[in-house]
Amino acid sequence: MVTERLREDIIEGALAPGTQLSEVELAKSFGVSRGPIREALQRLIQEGLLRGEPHRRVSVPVLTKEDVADIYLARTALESAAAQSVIASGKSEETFRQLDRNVRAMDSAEAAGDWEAVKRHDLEFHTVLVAASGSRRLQRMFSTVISETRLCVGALTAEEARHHQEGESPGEGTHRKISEMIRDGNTAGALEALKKHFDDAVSVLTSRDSESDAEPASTR
Amino acid sequence: MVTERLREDIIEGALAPGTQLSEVELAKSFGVSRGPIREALQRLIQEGLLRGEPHRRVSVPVLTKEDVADIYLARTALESAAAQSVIASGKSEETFRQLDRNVRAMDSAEAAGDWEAVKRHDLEFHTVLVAASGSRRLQRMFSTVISETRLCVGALTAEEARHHQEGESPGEGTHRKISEMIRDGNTAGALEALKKHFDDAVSVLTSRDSESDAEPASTR
DNA sequence: CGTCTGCTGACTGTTGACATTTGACAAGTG
DNA sequence: CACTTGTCAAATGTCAACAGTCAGCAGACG
Repeated sequence: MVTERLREDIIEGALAPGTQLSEVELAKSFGVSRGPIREALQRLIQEGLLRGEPHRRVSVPVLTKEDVADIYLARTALESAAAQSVIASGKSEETFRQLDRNVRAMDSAEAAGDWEAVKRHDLEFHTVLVAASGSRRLQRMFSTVISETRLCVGALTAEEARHHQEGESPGEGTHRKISEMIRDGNTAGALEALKKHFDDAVSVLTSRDSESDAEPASTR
Repeated sequence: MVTERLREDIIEGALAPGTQLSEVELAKSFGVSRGPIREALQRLIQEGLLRGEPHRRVSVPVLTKEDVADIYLARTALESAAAQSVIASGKSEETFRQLDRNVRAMDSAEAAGDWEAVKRHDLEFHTVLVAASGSRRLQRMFSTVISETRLCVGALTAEEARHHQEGESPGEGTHRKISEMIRDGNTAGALEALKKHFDDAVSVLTSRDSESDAEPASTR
């Protein structure tokens, strides 16, 4: 449970990238001993949400543009495989219904200007897609990489989010296209739509000036 | 370092699938305290090499046929993405040279009947492919799934390995075909060859009678 | 003045011991 | 005889304390 709270703190942006974490400090703030803290840190390091070297304090990673591109490369690999698997195993219809629910939710949230809800249903869409594959390993790998994604988009401003969603309102959104391709069993089309979707996301995320491989911010 | 040794013990098959591990026992056998043991177990659990539930002893997983299929589905996803990335970034030639070195090594090892070496170079081939992608996340995910693969093939007998390699000697091996497709920049062909390669592997591994979802063996 | 050496402080890695929970065995009961 | 219940050993989760290591700094030396 301490792992969960720490993970949320990192993802939500409560801990700025570059921050260095001390085990004793965390232990005090969580009211537990260093043992559970160490376990939580280990897990988060293996999930890629923290970086740690021996005898050095763990730190929240600062994601370079290369990292963002790499994260989305990994997501392309995972979600493409999931889409193929879903279509191949004939679960297109069922999956489409779940996917479409999130597409609609995203549309209405967007109309209402609730960008938090848009992000939430965006994540949910992709999670549903991978879960529909039924592959435990795909899901396991996805859960770690989606955490890193949240680390990227967590800092997105409403303006940037709006820019990303542009042209998605009428019925031409890439999410909608992906779900329809899956419904129709069009594997090649789904893969192409996924790749385009992620390429767009990468260009939005890497277009801003920050996020370069600048030196980490100072601590305390 | 204790993680490494434990990992090897599991992969090499020194610890039979279904075996339940006690922290105190491991601590005694490794000559360290329970702290490092717990950390090692946590890592291996997250790598999928061990299963653990709260307040329950961790155990070496017994892989069902579904697990084997799932592992290879994950590998297909990862290595397909790696191959695409390698071709797209124009590193086909360079990668081919590294790949071909392992193909030749496999051929000669096969001729010599050294199945251990065949397995080693097989693993090395796929590791090189993923490493050539330059994607840290692809490599990270691959390293965990390749461990599970070693867990599968670790128990392979020479006879079964030979059967798997059948028809690979003259120059028609699927490894060779994959590497050549990459050299030629034939993305679709490489993906197809990879898929066929893994499908073959799955049918070999799931054809034997054991490996079903039988109840775990007794402990101690 | 620049560089190197030795020290201080803090933090991590590890240890042994304590509290809590689980699974099983045995006794009791309808 | 089957089922429930009480008890107990063993294993896990947690804690506070000890030893080893690294970053930073003051001072000495060329």
